[in-house]
Amino acid sequence: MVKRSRPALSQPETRRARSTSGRIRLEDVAAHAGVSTATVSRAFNEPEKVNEDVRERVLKAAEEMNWIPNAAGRALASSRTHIAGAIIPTLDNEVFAKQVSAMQAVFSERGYTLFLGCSNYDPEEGHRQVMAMLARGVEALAIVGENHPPELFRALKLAKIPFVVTYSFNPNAPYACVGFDHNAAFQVITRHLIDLGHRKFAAIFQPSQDNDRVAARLAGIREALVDASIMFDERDCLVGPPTMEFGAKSFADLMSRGASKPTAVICGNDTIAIGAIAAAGSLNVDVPGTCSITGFDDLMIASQVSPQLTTMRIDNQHIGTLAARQLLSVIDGESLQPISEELTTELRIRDSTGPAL
Amino acid sequence: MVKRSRPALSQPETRRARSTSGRIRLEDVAAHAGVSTATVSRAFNEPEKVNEDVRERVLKAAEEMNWIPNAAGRALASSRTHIAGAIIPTLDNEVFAKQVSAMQAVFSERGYTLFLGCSNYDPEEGHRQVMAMLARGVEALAIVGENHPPELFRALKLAKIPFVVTYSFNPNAPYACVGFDHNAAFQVITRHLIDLGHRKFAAIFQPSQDNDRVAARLAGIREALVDASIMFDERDCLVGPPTMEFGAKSFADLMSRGASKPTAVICGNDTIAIGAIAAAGSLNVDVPGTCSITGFDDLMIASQVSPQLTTMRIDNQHIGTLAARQLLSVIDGESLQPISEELTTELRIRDSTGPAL
DNA sequence: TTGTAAGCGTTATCAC
DNA sequence: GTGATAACGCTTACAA
Repeated sequence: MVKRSRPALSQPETRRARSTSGRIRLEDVAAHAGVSTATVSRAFNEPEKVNEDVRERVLKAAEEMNWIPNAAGRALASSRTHIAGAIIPTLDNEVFAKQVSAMQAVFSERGYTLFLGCSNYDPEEGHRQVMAMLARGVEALAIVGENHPPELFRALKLAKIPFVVTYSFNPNAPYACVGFDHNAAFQVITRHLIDLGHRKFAAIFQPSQDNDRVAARLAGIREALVDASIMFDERDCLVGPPTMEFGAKSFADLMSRGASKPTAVICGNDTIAIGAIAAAGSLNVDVPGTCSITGFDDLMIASQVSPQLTTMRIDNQHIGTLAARQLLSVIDGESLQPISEELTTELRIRDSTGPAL
Repeated sequence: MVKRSRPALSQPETRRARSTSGRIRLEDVAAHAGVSTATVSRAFNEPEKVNEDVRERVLKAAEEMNWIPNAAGRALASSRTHIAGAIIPTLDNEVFAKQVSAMQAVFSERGYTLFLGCSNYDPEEGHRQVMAMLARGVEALAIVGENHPPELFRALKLAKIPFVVTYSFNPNAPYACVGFDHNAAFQVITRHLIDLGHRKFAAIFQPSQDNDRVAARLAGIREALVDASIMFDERDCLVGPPTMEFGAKSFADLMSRGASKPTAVICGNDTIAIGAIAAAGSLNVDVPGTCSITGFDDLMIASQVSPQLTTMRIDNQHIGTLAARQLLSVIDGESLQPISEELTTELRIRDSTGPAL
C-alpha cells in the first residue's frame, strides 16, 4: 500500500514548505510567481480577470514547475468534476464500441473525461458500476438499455444528475432515451420476409433474459407473424450465445428438420447470422434459394460475407453523439433535462434474402 | 454553468447544518448514527477497527440516508484515487477494444475504475489525454505503442506513476512493454509465403506515420525478403486507410499490373485483407491459386470469409490482462516497477495462402 | 475502541 | 486587479 505518513499536526505558522506530498501544488506555483493562490487559480480559470503580465508570469511559473492541477482538489472546491460516465454491456462488439467512442469524442471536445463501465450483461454489475461512478462524481451518465434494477434508477434520481438510456427507445419511460424501437425494427425484417412469400420461419437468438432489447426484438417477430397468421412456436426459436459458432450450429440444426424446416431464418444479430451463412456454405444449402437469412446491426463485415447479408442498419455512432450532446446541454444549463430522441433504422436488403420457393 | 453560491464565510461555531450542498456527507451520516466522522470513515475503510454494534449502526445510517462517499474528498485526504488510465488509438477495432475490456475487468475486480482515452492515432491528442489523466490522479497508466512525444514520457516519469506500453514490445525501451514483436511477426508471415515458393510480393498497408507498430511490420517484411534476395520496392507497397474498401481497391490495382503482378499480397491487418479477398471474389481471381493473401490480427471474421484467411493470432485480451496485473502489482506495492512481458504470436495458416504457381 | 481536529489542493467570497 | 482565507468532504495522527 502506498500510504504516506502525515506530517506533524503543528505546522509552522509560515507558508507551508513545498513538496509535502512530492507533487507540485498550486500554492507552490503561486510562491514561485510571487502571487497569491487566488491569482494562479484565476490565471487558469478566468484569464480575462488577471493582468496580462501577471498571467504570463503565472503560466511561466506553472510551466517551469511542471505543475499539473489536482482534479480532486478542484472538484472539492468547485463541486464540478468534469467527468461523465457511460455504462455498456460489453466492448467486445462493434455496436457499443462505436457508441462509446462517439461519446468520448464529444465529451472530450468539451473538456469532459469519460468513465467507462462494462456490465457484461449483468444488471447487478451495472448497478455497482453506476454507484462507483456516482461516488466519483460523474456529472452525467449514459447507460445502455432499460433492463436495470430499480435501485439503479432510484440512485440516479437521488444524485440529481442528468442521464439517458441509450440504444433502447421507450416513449413511455420516465427518463430520456436515445435509441430506436427494437420491436418495430424486427417487424420490418419479418414483414420483408413475409412479403417475399415466406411462411415457415425460425429464429436464432441471444438470450432475452436481462435484455429488454432482445425481448423486444422477439416480440416484434411474433407480432408481425401473428398479423400474417403465420405459426411460430417455441421450437422455432433457438436461443444461445451471440456467437458465430452458435449461429452455425443452430442453422445446421434447423436444416436437419426435414419437411418442417424453415425457409427464412431471422437472426438476433449479424454475428449469429454470419455463423448461419457460414454453415449454409459448408452444408451446401443455397442462400437465399433454399433459405433466407437476416441479421441485425449491419456490422462492417455484413456486406463482405457471401452472400451479402440482409440486415438492419443502426447508426450507433450517432446514438453516442446524440446522447453525449443531450447530457452536455443539461450540464451546461442549456436545457433542463435530456430529451428523448428516436433514431430510424434502415433495412439493408442484400443477397441473403430472396423469394420463398 | 452549475455554480452553487457559497455560504457566508462566517459560519456558526456549531456543527454545520446538513445539506449545504444538497448531497449527503459523511458528517451527516455520523450525526445520524451518533458517532464521530472518524468512526464512520473507519466503519467503511477499516471495519475491523470498530465495534460490531457501532459499525452496524453506521452502515444502517448510511444506507438510510443513501450516502455515497465523495471520491474527491477521499482522494484529497488519502492521496489515493483508485483510478487507472488506458490510452488507445481507437475503439473502432476489435484489437484494442479487447485489450481495454480485459483491463477493465481486472481493475474493476480490484476496486479500481478505468479512465479511457482514445487518441485517434494522433500523438498530440494522446499527450493531452495523458495530461488530463495525470490531473485526475490516475495511479497507473497503460498506453498503446511507443510512438508518443517525449514530453508524454517525461510527464509520466515526473508523475512517478507506474505505466506500461502495450501492444508493442521493445526490449530496449526504458519502460515496461507488454506486447509482441511486430517485425518478427511479419517476418514469419513473409517466410511462410517464401516457403510456399512465392517470389513476387506486394503489400497493402495502413500508414506507418505516427505508428511504430506498422513501421516495424513493414520492416519485417523487407528484412525477410532481403534475406531471401527477393526484390521489393516502393511500388509494391500500397499505403492507405485500414479499411476493406482500400484493401479491395488496392488488390484490384495490383491484379491489373499484368505480367508484373504479385503472387502473394501481405496485408497490414485483417480488415484490409478481407477487403482484398472480397475484391478477388468479384474479379474472379483465384485465391490462393492465382494469388495468396495474408492478414494480421485474427479477427473473429478471419475464419468466416471465403477462403478463410491466413493470418497471425494475437491474444489482445491477454495483453490487457497482463498489463493491468503488472500495474496493480506496483500500485499494491508487490513490485517496484512493471516488468516487460513478450507475448508470442501464432501463424494461423488457413485457405488464403497456397503454393506459388 | 472512539473522538478531535488538522490537513489534502483547489476555488470563490469578500475586502482592499 | 489582487490577496487573504474559509470551505469543499474526507482520512488519519494523536489524544482520550
